[in-house]
Parts: sequence; structure tokens; C-alpha cells
Amino acid sequence: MTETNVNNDTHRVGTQAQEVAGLLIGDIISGKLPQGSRISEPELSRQYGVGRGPLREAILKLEGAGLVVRAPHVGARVVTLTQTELSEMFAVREALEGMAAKLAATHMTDQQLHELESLLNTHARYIQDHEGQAYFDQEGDLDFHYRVIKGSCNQRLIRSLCDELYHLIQMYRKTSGRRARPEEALIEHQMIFKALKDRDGELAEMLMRRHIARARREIEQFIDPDKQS
Amino acid sequence: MTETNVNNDTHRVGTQAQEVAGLLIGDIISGKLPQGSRISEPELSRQYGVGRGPLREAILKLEGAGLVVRAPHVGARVVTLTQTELSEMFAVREALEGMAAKLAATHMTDQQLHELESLLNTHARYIQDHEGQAYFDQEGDLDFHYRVIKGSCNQRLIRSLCDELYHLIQMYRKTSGRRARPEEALIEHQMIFKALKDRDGELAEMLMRRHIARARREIEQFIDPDKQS
DNA sequence: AAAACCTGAATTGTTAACAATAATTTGTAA
DNA sequence: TTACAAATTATTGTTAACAATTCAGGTTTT
Repeated sequence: MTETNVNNDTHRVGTQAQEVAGLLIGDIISGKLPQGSRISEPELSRQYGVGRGPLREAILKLEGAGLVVRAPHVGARVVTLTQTELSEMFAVREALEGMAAKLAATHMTDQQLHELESLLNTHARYIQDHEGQAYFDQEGDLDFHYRVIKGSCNQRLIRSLCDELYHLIQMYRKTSGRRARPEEALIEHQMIFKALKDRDGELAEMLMRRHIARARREIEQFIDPDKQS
Repeated sequence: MTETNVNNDTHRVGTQAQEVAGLLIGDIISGKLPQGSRISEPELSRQYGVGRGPLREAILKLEGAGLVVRAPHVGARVVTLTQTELSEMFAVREALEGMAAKLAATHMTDQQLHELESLLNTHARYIQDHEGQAYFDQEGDLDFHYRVIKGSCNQRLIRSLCDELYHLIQMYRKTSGRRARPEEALIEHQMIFKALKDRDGELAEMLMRRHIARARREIEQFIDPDKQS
């Protein structure tokens, strides 16, 4: 039915396994493969038009990224983000991205800082418009965080955050549909930017951690109002 | 030659791929497969007595853990820990394990705290003996850190640290052979324990971060005395 | 002599068939 | 009707053969 034959691409970017891994990630964070749904090797093998080998490699890769869980002789399922898992994710994110902000304060170039500033100005306009709020909610917010992370210049940190955690964050946002307080988030972003511009790593880390901790508390309240860390 | 046929095991624990992954990890952190050495699929396939399929799965898994790097159509090599990569690792470790200490302060049971205390007493005796220093250097230090990490009760944190970073740490220790200041380390461990016992998460995090940052600075000096972060 | 190109061998990527395990279904008995 | 058990089915784990790509060596050309 929904044939997304990978071989139709005229020029392959990498191997089929990499290609399929990318498609799978897309299908998961877009919600096409909902949380908890089974990953049937024969079925997806047909849909993507590849053998089971490359598909298995893709699944292995996604398992490493934490997007799917596998049980021997049973199969793979898209991970289900429970309240606990979300909390755990945000704790890790708080630690890693705080460190990223701290490092970014010393490693970002003036050029990068300038671009970050104009990005924030764009966001401000979007929010004033009150129309492009959807943009800010989805991509704009991530844009800011991605730039700070990249600014850390720590490859391992970048990989942990961008290749593992952020897929799950996007997945959560897509499925829960919810998003909140763009104005407050923008203000917090601006404060973080100020700290980065001042090359104050300690402050940048503290602000980033609080920024993420706030989002985490909101999620916890939203899902289970009684529970409080 | 060195036949480590996996099928000789009378009762399999999991799948062959899991088995081989464990063996590979052991061979890498023990130094049997040195840094930068090629991982030849046909050769290791024969040595471990399994087909290429399970071996490839094992390699994929190790790639996810960061123990090997792969290039398409070229193959996999054991990762080479450069000075930069070590620094990056320790920055991530500082962030994650600091958070782990913070969480452990609220989540560890009195029982776990008691066991941790007796572990520290054992270490103190070992160091007094001046004989078992080797033990403390290798396993004792890790024991302490593992317990704090597990005490965080954050599964994702535990996985990131124990299944990914700590393999690399062990690999570094084995290959570099170097280890330092057991007395200072013990004192720092005792301070961290005190903070955990007092349920002071903020202090526990700060102490753990400084503990790791100190080890990191030492490594940086040891490898490149001029360079200072 | 050096560089570019072609050729062969070896390795990785991929596929398809086989084996082993788990889930489902069906049948039987209480 | 329900509970249990055996057999069937479908899926995963594994192997072996095939295809595609890279690397090494030698040859040719400038």
C-alpha cells in the first residue's frame, strides 16, 4: 500500500540501512508509527522495499537511540513514553544541556552569537504576530537549543543530545500536541543569550537548567497534577 | 587459533548477537583489541564461531555505545581515544554523574547508604594496607561510582553512564595503565557520601562534579602538559 | 619519474532461505 | 462455559550465497 521504496532514489546518500533508519525516525516522531506499536520486520521490509537485513540494522540503530525497545524472539516496539520516562529524560536533558550552555559560553564565535541574536529577534516578531506561534512552538524553540548545543563544540555532547534525546522530545511534542508559554520561553532564551554573550558560562548553565527544569515541572503537572517530584 | 566458539556454552543466556557483543566489549576494554584496530567481519566471525549476521549486530550495538566507529563500505575500527575525545567524555560524565549524585541524595535508601559506607571503610583499609591499592584503583573506584549512579533510580541516566561512558572509561584506564591519587579520591568519596547521607542533593552534585573535573584536569595535564582547558 | 588509470582481490552491503522460538488457535476435558 | 494442552502459524534469529564498493598493485601515459 504505502510503498516508500527506498531504491527509487536516483542517487543513494549512504547505505540502505542508513536510509531506512532515517525514514523510520521520521515515521516515529511524526506519529505515523504510534507509541507502543509493533515494528514488524516482514511488513516494514515490504513497505520500504528493502530486505530484512538493512531493516534490522535500522532497528538496532533506533534501539541505541532509545526510540524502540526490543525483546529477544518477540520483536521491537516503538517506545512508550510514560510519565516516569519523560521525567527521566528531562533530568538527563537538564544535565547535558546545562553543560552545553556552559561550554557554549566559551566556545561560540561572535558570528554564531550574532546569528543567535537575530534568531531570537525573529522569534519575538513571530510571537507578536501571534500567528506564527505554531512555528515558534515546534521548530523555533528547537532551533535555539540546537544552536546552543552545537556551540558547545563537544561532539559527544552534541551526539547524545541531537541524535538521541531530541528525537524523543520531538516525538513527545508531536504526540501530546501540547506546547506552552511561548512568551516566557522567549524571555528565558533571551536571558540565556545574554549570559552567552557575556561569556558567563556559570550563569548560562544555571539559566539553561532552570529553563529545562521549568518545562519538566509543567509536563509533570500536566500529566499527573498530584505528583510533584 | 583463538577459538572462542560461542556455541560451546551449554545454555545460552540470550541471543548469539548479545553474547558476541559482550565478548567484544570484554576484548576491547581488556586491550586484546587495541585502539584503532580493525574489526574484520570474516575474521572475528570465525574466531567467535558465529555467522556474520550476529557479529554485525554486535558491532552495531558497540557503535551505539561509542566503542567502535564505522565507515560505510570500509568497516569498523575500535575507537581511538584522543586527548580531545577524553576531555569531551569527562565533560559529559561530569554533567551526568553530577545529576546522578543529586538524584541519589533523595532516592537512595538507608540500606544502600549503609552499604556504601561499609564499602568506603573497605577502601580505607585497602589504602592503609598499601597493597590492595591496585584493587581500589581499578574496581573499587568504579564500585563507588556505580552505586551512586544506580542510587539515582533514573534508568536513562544509568544506561547512559553504565552502558556507554563507563566502558570507555575502563578502556582508557586499561590502555593508559595510569591511575592516581587514591588517598585524595577516597577523601572526596567520603565527602560525597556525607552529602548523600545528609540528603543534600545540591552539595552532592557539586562535590561529584568537582571530583570528576579534577580527574579530567589531571588527564589533560598528563597527556599534554601545556594544554590547560 | 610521477601521476593517472585500469584490473584483481578482498571486504562490506544485501538478499533469500533455513532454524528456533513465541504467540495463536484449536480441540478436549472438567 | 471455562481452563488447559497440543499443534499450527507466524515472527524472529541465523546462516550462506550474491552484489556492490573499496583498496592495492601494476600498467600506461604524460
